[in-house]
Amino acid sequence: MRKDTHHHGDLREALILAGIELLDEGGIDALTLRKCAARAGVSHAAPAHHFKGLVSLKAAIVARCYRMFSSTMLAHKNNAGTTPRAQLLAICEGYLAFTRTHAPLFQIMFQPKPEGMERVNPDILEELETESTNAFMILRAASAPFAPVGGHEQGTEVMVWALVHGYAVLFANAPDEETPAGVLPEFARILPDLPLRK
Amino acid sequence: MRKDTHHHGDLREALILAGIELLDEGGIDALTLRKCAARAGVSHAAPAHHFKGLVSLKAAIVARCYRMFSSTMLAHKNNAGTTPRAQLLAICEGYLAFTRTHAPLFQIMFQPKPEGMERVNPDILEELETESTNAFMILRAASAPFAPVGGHEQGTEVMVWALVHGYAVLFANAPDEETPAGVLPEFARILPDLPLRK
DNA sequence: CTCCTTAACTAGACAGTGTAAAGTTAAATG
DNA sequence: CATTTAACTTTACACTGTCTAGTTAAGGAG
Repeated sequence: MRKDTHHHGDLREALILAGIELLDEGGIDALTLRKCAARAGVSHAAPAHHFKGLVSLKAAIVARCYRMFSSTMLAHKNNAGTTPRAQLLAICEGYLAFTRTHAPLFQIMFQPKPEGMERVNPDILEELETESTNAFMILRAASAPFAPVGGHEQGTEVMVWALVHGYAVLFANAPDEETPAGVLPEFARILPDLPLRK
Repeated sequence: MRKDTHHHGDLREALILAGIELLDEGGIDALTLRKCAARAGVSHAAPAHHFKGLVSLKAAIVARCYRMFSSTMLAHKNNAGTTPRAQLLAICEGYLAFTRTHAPLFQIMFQPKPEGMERVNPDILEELETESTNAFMILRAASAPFAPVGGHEQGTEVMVWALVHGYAVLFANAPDEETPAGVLPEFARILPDLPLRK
């Protein structure tokens, strides 16, 4: 079960963790291949043996972030009441909590894919796909008990996702109640009443 | 009224336009101080006389983008019906049209402010503030006829803004109907019914 | 044990980036 | 015309990602 490599214990994992640290500490511009390598105690060219270029490392980091993201949402869900609305709101609060706690991670997760995306290692790409889909499934499951918004089968989940994501981007990290909108309503107040399926 | 400078006609403006071109053509990574300078036919250090560093040029570009953004929204509004919901929907469609036509501009506009933001030229910062606030005011005005969502005075505008922004980021540029959500509902279907003020 | 292959890493170089300093040119001012 | 000053160029520096060529160590075959 041991994955001892030659010199470093587990460089791949160390690079991902270093990247997340750098993001959390210094924002999105602080994430650098060379700094990841340095933090892992390794030369600047070493990462090339585990990741095809910076985009691949970033993709692996983002995949890991989606796991943390899902965990946060699930933790909030498990601490909430059992009514459908309480569950849905809890997940949204988890969504917002993650943005507030890990703003740079959130930023890199939802940034439009850069250019070289087509040549990241296929397994990394697959993991990324899995983790991001999994995160969305949490929200989808919580939306399922409600009647479809606008008569569209995916209407509710799309509406909730857009709403919480927009709120997260525009307002979640705004200095307390200092936005172009003036005093900010809490998220629970702008989530519309959603009738249950009959 | 002529602003002839020594060598270049109007370098400041040329740099902003070059930046917008670069963004539109090559995405957010294509925006570079040196490339802006080259496209304006000037050495790479010339921009320093008009903008305090790259962040300042970016701020000026973003301010200009907000102007284009407002124009797009207003154009849609003027081509729409006069009912409050038609007006509001038209503005949202303008919002989404801008994202689809100028994805990189949209991206740089709503990116979290980078580090050196505190030392951009104060007039640029003020222009940015003005233009972005002005854009939001368009949405606010269109939200005014509706009863406050969640009983909160700013509830409606915050809800609409979050909804359209989230939809724009997550879905507007998705390959047609290929998203984790499955077949995508149009925006008009996920905008809730909003009762008018009485 | 020795030889060999191969994976993991290092060292160095390169083009491109933003920024800062010093030098040059041209317009404006007295 | 002489001087000042703004606009721009040149040069240099540190930092980035990537590529190439070495080096080191682990594991297997005889």
